[in-house]
Amino acid sequence: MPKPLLPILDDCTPVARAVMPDGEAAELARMFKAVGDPVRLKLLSMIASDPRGEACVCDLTDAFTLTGPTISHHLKVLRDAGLITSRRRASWVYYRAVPETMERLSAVLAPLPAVAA
Amino acid sequence: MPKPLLPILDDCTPVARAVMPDGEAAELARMFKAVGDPVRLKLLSMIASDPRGEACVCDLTDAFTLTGPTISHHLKVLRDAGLITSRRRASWVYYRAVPETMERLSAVLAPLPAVAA
DNA sequence: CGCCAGCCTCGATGGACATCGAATTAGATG
DNA sequence: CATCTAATTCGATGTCCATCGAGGCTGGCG
Repeated sequence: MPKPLLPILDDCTPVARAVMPDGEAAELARMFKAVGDPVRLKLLSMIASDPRGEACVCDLTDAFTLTGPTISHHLKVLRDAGLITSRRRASWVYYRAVPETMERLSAVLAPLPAVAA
Repeated sequence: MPKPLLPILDDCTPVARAVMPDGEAAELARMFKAVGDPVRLKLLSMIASDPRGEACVCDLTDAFTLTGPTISHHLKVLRDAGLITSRRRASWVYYRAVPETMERLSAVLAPLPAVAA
């Protein structure tokens, strides 16, 4: 049994390649739902594009007209979906993106990669 | 003002590149929400991977233990999000994927494309 | 130790949504 | 035209979820 040529990631078959099994659809749908909210999408964008590689909750909260608990809730949804991780430093909590998860979602929606010879 | 080198598509800046403006976040979140449901994700997968390039509603409905109205509702959500189009032929309605929309969503979650020299 | 700031958890609430049965439209066919 | 099938629309219903205020936990600091 030869090793897969392409990526090492499991379950990143593009939707255009084959019908998605129910289990994978449920798992991926949960991740897509996490980015299917404007607040969470902007949060992810702020975290992923931060030049320091991470963003502080205090900065994130200031960018919205929402209360702390609401931002905290959205961050938890993103974290439970595996899109971000959190880390406490001193009094502040910093969030960073998980590129592997984002790339997996990206690959699912990507067009057929021309079968890479 | 030179024309953009890369894609012709608007608003496909990866989230890792810059903070997403509110308007774009709202528009993209609506599309991600459309694929943020296991039934709709599997529907999109069945449509996009169909060797004929399109799928009939009757075949789609048979693949689920859901009623016709429910499948029809989900197809409408996907269509309103610009992910699929519908076309009537004889008594049947066929759906096909819109690769441009899928690629746009894919690009948003993609890692930084190394600035393509 | 006492206090303050940052962040999270909890419970409540109002709005959004997935699902269904019934009714409706569109096209084929006798 | 009458009728049958395919698909959508409509209205109702139960559930999920975004949001908030109140309160709790954690770590710095006087």
